Amino acid sequence: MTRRRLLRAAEKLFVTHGFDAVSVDRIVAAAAVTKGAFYHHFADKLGIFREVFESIDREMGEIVRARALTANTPLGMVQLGARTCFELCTRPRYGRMVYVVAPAALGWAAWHETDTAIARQIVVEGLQNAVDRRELAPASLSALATLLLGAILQAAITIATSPRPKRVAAELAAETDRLLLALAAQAGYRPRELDPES
Amino acid sequence: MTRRRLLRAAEKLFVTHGFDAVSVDRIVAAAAVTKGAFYHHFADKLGIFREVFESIDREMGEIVRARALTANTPLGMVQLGARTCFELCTRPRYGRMVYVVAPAALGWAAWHETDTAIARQIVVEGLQNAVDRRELAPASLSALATLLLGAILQAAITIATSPRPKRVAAELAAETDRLLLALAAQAGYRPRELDPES
DNA sequence: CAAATTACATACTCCGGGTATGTTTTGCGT
DNA sequence: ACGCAAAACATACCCGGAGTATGTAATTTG
Repeated sequence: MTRRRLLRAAEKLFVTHGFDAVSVDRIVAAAAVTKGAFYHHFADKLGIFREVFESIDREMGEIVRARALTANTPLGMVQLGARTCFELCTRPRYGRMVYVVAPAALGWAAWHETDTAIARQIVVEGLQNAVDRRELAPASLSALATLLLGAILQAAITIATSPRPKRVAAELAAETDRLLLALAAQAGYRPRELDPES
Repeated sequence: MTRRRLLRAAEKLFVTHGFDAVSVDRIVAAAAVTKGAFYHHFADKLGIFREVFESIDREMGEIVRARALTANTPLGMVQLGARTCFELCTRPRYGRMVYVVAPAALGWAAWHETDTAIARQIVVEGLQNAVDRRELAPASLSALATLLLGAILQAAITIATSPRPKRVAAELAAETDRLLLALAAQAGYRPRELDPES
């Protein structure tokens, strides 16, 4: 129970104020428990943050993945994944937490390591399928994945920090589609839509 | 003199250890001066960091811009800019400082605000020229710039944090070229090379 | 040369993360 | 039901690092 209360309180505070600006004292005050209780359940401040973040990140990854899997073409999978990610980014709990607060708190390297495990996997999977079906012909799949992931990530951050997230999300989603279409066309694959069925 | 010594010491320490891990005491010790001298010349720890960072960032921007301007085509400008950026990123003073340490220290928003002023300007300029010459036809130039900048940025970070930066830089540069070519082809512009002259 | 401003030095305060050491509650075997 | 061990909490501290208050020495300027 106490643990839950702490996680709840910490999540709310971290999402709205970031990592550094939230002291342990503030968390325990919000949860109406003491410091002793806190350090009984968590090794340190980063410990509770990791738990909060990883939970949200996993949750987000599952939503994105589920939606991406409804696509009928490999590149449609990437498209739908990005779109879903953008939509989720309009909500601070996802966008701000995952793409703004977490990298600052954990450092880019550590953040990338856990987030990569989720996002990059989806992109690489989609790209690999696309290559197999001759919809794509990169020189290096890994390099292309990095570039695409970077584009999507930047879009996500832009959305997460925008005062008008919905509008920005729509624009960036449209341009992402065009980018994917351009890559497909380069390989000689020319659909009118990335995923006609969805 | 004292000021210079502090900046020198701070730069070396920040580049190798990051922001949080370097205390003011450590800086003044390395510079062989006292805390009083430090706070005479700089408002706070972030103050000296900003100065160090902005100097390096400006320097890097000038190098990239100078090289980009030697291109003969608009997209060649973006290509050369990215290439140069990647090359500089293999050196910690640029790659690590600008793309790893600074975002963590300043927060993404503040970092983006200053770095954007340099990098995004170059990209937008190149893209705008490309659009004017019918080499490119994005739905939203701003959105495309965001995506491209994100791709380049992610590449830069990947290079900066890689154990084999040179090799990774080459791969990513090649794939970036292909990406730009794909975008040009989408607009009906089909050069064999992005910039035949360079 | 006197005054004022600049440049530095020393000794603090304060805040926040983390720890040491208690006290209470809970599960459980007999 | 009772004893007891371990988990769950509470209190009082320590310590390191950022920033400040207040001093003294050097340098410029009228």
